[in-house]
Amino acid sequence: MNPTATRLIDACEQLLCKIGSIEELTARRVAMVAGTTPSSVSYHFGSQEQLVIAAAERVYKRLNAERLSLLNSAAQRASPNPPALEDIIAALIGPSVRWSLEPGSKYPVLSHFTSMAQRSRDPELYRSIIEGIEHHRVFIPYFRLLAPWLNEAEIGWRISCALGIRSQVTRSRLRNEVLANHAIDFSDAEEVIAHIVDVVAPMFRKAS
Amino acid sequence: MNPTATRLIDACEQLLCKIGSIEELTARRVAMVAGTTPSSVSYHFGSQEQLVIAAAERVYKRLNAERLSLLNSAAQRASPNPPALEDIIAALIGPSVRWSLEPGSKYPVLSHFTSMAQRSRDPELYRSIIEGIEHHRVFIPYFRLLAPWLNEAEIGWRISCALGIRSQVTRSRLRNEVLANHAIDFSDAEEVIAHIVDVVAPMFRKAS
DNA sequence: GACGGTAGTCGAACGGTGTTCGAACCTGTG
DNA sequence: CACAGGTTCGAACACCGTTCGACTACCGTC
Repeated sequence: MNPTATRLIDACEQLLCKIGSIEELTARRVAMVAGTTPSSVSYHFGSQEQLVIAAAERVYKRLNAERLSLLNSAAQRASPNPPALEDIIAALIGPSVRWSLEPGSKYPVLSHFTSMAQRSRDPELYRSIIEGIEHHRVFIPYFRLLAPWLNEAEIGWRISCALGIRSQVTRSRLRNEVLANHAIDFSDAEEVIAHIVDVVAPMFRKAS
Repeated sequence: MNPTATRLIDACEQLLCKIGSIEELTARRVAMVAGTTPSSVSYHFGSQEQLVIAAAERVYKRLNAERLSLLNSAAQRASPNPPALEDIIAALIGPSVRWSLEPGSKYPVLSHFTSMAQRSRDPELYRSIIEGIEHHRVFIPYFRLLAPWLNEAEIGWRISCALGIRSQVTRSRLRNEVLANHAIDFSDAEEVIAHIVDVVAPMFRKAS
């Protein structure tokens, strides 16, 4: 990859972590940090939006790698039995929660990215990322082992729900705190993960 | 309220429903539709952002009214017993889901609003709406009647989770469809609501 | 070794944005 | 009538993302 393009992605990632609002990310600032000019953003990526997508893609890969590593180590720990339901859920939503609270992490790249995706003029740009990068489907067989009475679609739907809860936590912390009466410490990643596991696990248990 | 201000809110609401992306909402377009000039936006509301907040506030009130009405009629139907768990959940998340799929509804105002809130420069502007307008707390006593083994914070946390799932449905339909193997018809409001009730209800049932 | 094409870089310019500001206006009150 | 206040408007400002043409550096080919 062209060194200037790489430097632009680096600068974009760095800037996305520092700023409070995506509005503060401008092509001129990114170019300045990367030591080049705003026109090179359009030249290398087509648009500023696609530069952010490229930056987010890189971060997504690391996040998914962490998810897979957690899943695999849980599987190895439990072998030859299937991994515990709680561990699978924690592998699925844990990294996002942990990253979103870790001060130096690259999570802001992802949260700014998703908020940009929502207001995009052409959602087609994001199709590949949504369908490809977030390959949550890896989790489906593990869940099926523990809940064989659910078909693949029902498992997928529950994974979607778990991710929705995860998003709610990483996105609207204030509302969560108010609703939970400030009885949950939403700055403690492990506590939050445990609470999510608490509500998600029953979705995969047999109705009594 | 000043007639020009009212016309601006009307125009803003109307425009938010028509456009595909919030980027297409400009002070000049709003002013044009309202038959005035862009500077009156700043004059009456302080900023374009606050105009959108005012428009969203009006729509939120209607949505919450519908929620309450559903809740009350469920309570009346079941009286003197407490309303069914499924009905409470449907009253909580049903209106959002239904509005988000209804063609002529005002739901786009809310979805554009939340996507704007996430990228805002100063989140303080939204504090009052998040804490006040969405008074989901009304639902807490009803849930407590059916799940007395959960304390108020645990109920609130589960309400948050239900809302997170709701958001996931109204926001990222494509991802849901892919994950659910296209086996769920996400354009059928009643089907979607039933599926949400399916996964949320177990959160309020006693662990077996 | 000279040459032509190509990729990369840059600065200027364009059309657009939200907001500010001062001048005009209109209305109701003393 | 005079004056004060709230309201409206258009011009101007600073900034935005993107486009475009000129200039440079390189690299394979005659």
